[in-house]
Amino acid sequence: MLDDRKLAVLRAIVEDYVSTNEPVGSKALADRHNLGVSPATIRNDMAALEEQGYITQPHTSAGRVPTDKGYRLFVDRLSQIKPLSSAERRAIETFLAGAVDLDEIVMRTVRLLAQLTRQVAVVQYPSLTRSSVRHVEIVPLAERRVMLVLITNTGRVEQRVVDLPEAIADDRVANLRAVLNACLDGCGLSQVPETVADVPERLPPEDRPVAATILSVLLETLVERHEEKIVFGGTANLAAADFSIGLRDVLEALEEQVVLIRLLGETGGLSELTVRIGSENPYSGLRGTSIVAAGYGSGDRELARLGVLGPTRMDYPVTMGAVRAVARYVGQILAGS
Amino acid sequence: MLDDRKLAVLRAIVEDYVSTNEPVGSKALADRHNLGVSPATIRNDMAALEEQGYITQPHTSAGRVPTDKGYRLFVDRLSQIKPLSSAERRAIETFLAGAVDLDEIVMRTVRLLAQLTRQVAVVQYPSLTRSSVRHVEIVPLAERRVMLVLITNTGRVEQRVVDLPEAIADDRVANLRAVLNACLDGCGLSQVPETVADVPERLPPEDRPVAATILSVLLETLVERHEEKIVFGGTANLAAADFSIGLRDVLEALEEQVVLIRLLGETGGLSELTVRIGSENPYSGLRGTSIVAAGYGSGDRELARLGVLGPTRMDYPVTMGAVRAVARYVGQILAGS
DNA sequence: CTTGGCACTCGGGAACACAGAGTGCCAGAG
DNA sequence: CTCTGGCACTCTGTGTTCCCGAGTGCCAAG
Repeated sequence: MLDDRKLAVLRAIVEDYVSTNEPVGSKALADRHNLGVSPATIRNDMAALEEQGYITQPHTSAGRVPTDKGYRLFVDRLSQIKPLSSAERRAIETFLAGAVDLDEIVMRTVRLLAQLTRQVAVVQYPSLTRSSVRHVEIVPLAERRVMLVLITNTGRVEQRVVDLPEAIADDRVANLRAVLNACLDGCGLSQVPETVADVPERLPPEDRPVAATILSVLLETLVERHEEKIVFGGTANLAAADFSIGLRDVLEALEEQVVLIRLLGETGGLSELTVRIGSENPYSGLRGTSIVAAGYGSGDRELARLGVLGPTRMDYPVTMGAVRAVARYVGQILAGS
Repeated sequence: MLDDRKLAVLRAIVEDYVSTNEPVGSKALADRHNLGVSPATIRNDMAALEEQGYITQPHTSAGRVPTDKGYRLFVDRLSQIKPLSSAERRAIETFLAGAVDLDEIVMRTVRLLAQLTRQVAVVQYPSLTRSSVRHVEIVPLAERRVMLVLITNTGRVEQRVVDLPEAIADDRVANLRAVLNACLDGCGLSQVPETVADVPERLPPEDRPVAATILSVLLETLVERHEEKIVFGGTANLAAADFSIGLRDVLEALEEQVVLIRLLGETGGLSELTVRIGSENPYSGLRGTSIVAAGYGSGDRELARLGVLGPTRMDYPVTMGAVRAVARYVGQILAGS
């Protein structure tokens, strides 16, 4: 149905269109790629490709443009992920290594991705539910008020002020802290609710009401923060790539955390690339945009995802290479800290 | 030089231009505002206003448009800040009250401002240097590794992992923590460097090397984070207000922390409004945009600033009202937490 | 100082023509 | 059966021209 030459034609169309942003015609194709056949032949192939929905023409008499389906075929079968240059790799490494805490790692990752791909970068904070407890701290602030600080193995820190039902002396707080840490240390956050059930019985009865209050806030934190934190940057690149439709829609989508999270998608394997092209993605305001995403994590565990968003007309091989590389490096950095 | 009627004409021009986004002519002015004079008279006034640089015409034969200088006069002398409706006030209050920690307060403030003004909102985190220490926590992570957590009175939490030169037992950590807190509690962050100098002599000699390491990281944190954290949102509103020039430039400026901070400007008084109009602002990429900013803080101390950025052609009275109101509410919320 | 009148200017939209790129199809050659 | 050159056709985008109308500046009279 689609012989090799037709595929070569499709590849050539995608490449040319991506680099010129203009519908590509049979003559131009014959000139710029040596396909060894005449424009007329190419026209026939193009007709076939159009027939099957891989390309389309904006107006009756203009060149062809790849459809979402065409890009899909290109990504799946016609292109190879382009590795980064070693200079780029070094740049990534040194740039990320300079970060001192999680916030900064994430922020730098966003900048890096945006700069590398000249696209909008989206980075999710390491998931709480997939992290585990490194330490729980209870800090007395006032007589009946403490701050609860939760530190995860990925460096995330959540804090919450808790108003207590009664005053509590410092040594009792210390005991509570010790018990809490004994129970929770290393515990996966998703197991916290069950694990925490044991805590009260390990405490002297008089501390139980206070503990109950604190625990309920702790659990609440986990639930509320279940919604993942997500950050983006590089929107200036949107303005450059003259967006066919609704730059406004894109910006709106970016500001909706929920949409963003869905866009990054559910997990593939670790640093497995997900590519969503145009209409494949689940949000109608983003017709005309593609997402290239990957999971990142330390060890073999996927902690969260990151990716970029750009016009469907993007350089997939390069973009995919950059996203994959950054995902890996971020994983390494996280593992090392 | 500028009699009352000329000022009224200028005010009318600004108001009409803001609402229609089209150059406004003498006839339209006479129709829509009852100035009690004929178009011809208005034309004379307009000529005078143009002579003095308050308005200008895009082409020889079109209506007039206010210049930056014209807007400036309007803001300073011709307009009154428009208070929010009580419904809006309530909305602000409930929306902000729902926030559980500083991150969320800031995030919600951004959304609120963006929505209220239909402009890009910019919010600076409460300044570290102007905050004071609420608590310092040292959390043992491994034998020779601790996490240093700094909690400020504004709810900001900074954390840093510290590698120690030697192993240290938990009780020694506890002592160190106690001494540190005794010295620093309530201390303004800018005084920390001096204050901290006393710490080593209050410790047993064997703990001093460890303390030195920890203190140096603490000071380092303060310096590095001296650069303020700043957040923005509502960029979708930029696309709506069809920007005369360079939406791209604006987006770029927004992603430069340094530029943003300069834009918000130095302190006026607390919740004193600063308005920078077009060419008044210090960044050339932002010709055509104005900034309305205010300081916010709890009590009488300005902690940081927030504001919005939009086309010079914005509704200043409404925008100023919204910014001022939000700044006040944020201050209240921070004071209460 | 204000006003009506008047001539003038210029931007922007409509109508139109045209060049050029690209197509589809066909008939002939391998 | 596939490829190729030729040819007629179809558009879009661009440039040109033209004209309307909003708006101005100026002037002379009230």
